[in-house]
Amino acid sequence: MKKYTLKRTDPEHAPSYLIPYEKELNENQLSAVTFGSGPSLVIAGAGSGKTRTLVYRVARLIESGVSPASILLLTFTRKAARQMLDRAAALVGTQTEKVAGGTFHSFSSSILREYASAVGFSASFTILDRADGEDIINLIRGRLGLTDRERRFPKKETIGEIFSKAVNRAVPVAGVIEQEYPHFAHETEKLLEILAAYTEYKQAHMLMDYDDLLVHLVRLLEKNEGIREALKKRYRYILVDEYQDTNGLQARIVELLGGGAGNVMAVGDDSQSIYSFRGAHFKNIMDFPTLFPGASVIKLEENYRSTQSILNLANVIIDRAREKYTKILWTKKGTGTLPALVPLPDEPSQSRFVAQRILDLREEGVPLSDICVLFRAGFNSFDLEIELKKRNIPFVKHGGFKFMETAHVKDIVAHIKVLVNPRDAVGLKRVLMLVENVGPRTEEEITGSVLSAPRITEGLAPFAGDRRFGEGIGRLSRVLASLEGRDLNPAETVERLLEYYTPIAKRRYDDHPKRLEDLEHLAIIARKYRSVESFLTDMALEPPSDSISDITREDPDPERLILSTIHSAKGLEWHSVFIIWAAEGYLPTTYAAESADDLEEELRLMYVAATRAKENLTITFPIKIITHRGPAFGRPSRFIEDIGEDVLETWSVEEE
DNA sequence: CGGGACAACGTTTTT
DNA sequence: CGTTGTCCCG
Repeated sequence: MKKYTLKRTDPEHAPSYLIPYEKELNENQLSAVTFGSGPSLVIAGAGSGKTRTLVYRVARLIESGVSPASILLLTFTRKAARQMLDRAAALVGTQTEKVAGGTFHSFSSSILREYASAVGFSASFTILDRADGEDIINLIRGRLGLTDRERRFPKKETIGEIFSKAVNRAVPVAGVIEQEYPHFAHETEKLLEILAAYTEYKQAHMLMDYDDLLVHLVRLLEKNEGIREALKKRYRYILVDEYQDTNGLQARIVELLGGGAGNVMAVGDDSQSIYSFRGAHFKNIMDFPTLFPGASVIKLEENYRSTQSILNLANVIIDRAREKYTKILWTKKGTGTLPALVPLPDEPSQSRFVAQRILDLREEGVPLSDICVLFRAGFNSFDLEIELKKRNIPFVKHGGFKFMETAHVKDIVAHIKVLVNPRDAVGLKRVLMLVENVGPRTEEEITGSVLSAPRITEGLAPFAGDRRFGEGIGRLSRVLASLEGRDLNPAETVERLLEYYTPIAKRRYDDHPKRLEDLEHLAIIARKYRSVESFLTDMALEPPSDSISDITREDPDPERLILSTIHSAKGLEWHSVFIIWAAEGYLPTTYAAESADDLEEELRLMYVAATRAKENLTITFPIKIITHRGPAFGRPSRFIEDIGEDVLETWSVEEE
């Protein structure tokens, strides 16, 4: 092994620079970009050039002689990291490829695979998505005999939620139940029993859910000083984007890696904290200077995105927050047109209005791809989607429905999971239950046999010839044998499994042609990966966001309207933005009605939505709403009610 | 024991 | 509306 020493260069005293930083950045941005060593917090208002600042900082560090591999850029999605590094590459070249970047979860996953044995795992552990975890919880609940209907016991979804909240907020499960689920307080004992069994189950089968990735990384760093020190040396510059949406565990990871003399820069905006359901709290960002004593605070308040009219409305909205850390957005851009509030008779007319306005905007020269429709929840756009199809307006939708969660995709992926991690009992169960004449009982029997055998096919062997299952188990055994224990090529693996799966899909699904077509696309996606392990990790941590056919389409129409949940629109911007369903019960959602904190978060959601617009902002809501209980009168969202006409102009629309 | 048929339920946001 | 759970037949 070759040894060599890295030369450290102090960025403050670095040599001459090729990039004209002073020209490209304002004063505060420049001080963030050229910030020397130690901890720093950048409070960046919406549209204040936060991404630009991070991009230039990465470039500056590299230009100063910092080794790209010693920079860690933690972002909210991996796509965000990729885009920032691409932009940095345009400044300093391809060395940015060596920068470590990604989400906390993807970073944790790679470190944990590197040091798996130190946390009692094998490097090929499987990552469970939400539904997988719930399946295990259900299984355990059944085993503990907690299925009888007489006692009102929480659903598996609720149980999973309780556990996850406890982990992400670093509070005991009993506390979460007491606080938020008092009606289940009498079941606390049983829930703790399930939690213990769930934890044990995951360990025994080499499984980690999303939360475990963070928990195990924290544990690894806390308990192994050697590893912690090695990683601290490896990542000398840590940049954390969207810090307002990190939770206690993530903050702990940053603290462990960058505490002391570390160079940590956290960037975020407390007004845009919208992920409390994931354990994030906007106060985390305010606590940063406490966690990192001596941290310098840099504020970015000049907005480069929106017209002053849009910022005026945004400022009025956020001014209604009970708790806020005042930040008034301003811009040198002109006044622009007033944001509009448009009440419409009902949902179909809301859809027609939005579609019509979009066509008008396109006539005026705004490309479809620079227009976005935002909403609180995925289903809010269903009616609009029908209208858009009717009018042949092409669109993509972000957020809401995930095709990784569709049964057929999960079926194929389960087979691969089993090949990679033969102890993955969740995957195995899914695989076996697909075989004809195998039900819960038989599945358990076969799983027992497989888990105690050295190889899957050996475990299956006793059942392969069993006439009870016809050819089923035999076919499964053969396809697994042809793939087992080999260095698998992801695309080839998917294709071979697809061959095996086709008759199963035909038997189980009436709409199999569509589903099989989806799976062909999955094979195409798989081609991009060198190993099945990285394919699986990506499918779990960064599942493709569009529908499969959108991603792999030969000629993806770049001229497409964007539909998005507000959550998925974080950090993005468009020329014209529509916020639909701005009605009481929708934004804010009824679920938030109970808690003042939750209502505040809904308010911030409205703020995030409004600040996505550069030139045009149109807010709509239907007056007559059909709920499952019958028709009701929609009231405008309290967040945009009683705002002066000089800030938010009400339109009345007449339909011909 | 498996699986089809039928009923009931409840509907946010995401790594 | 589409999923999840229950019942009952083969």
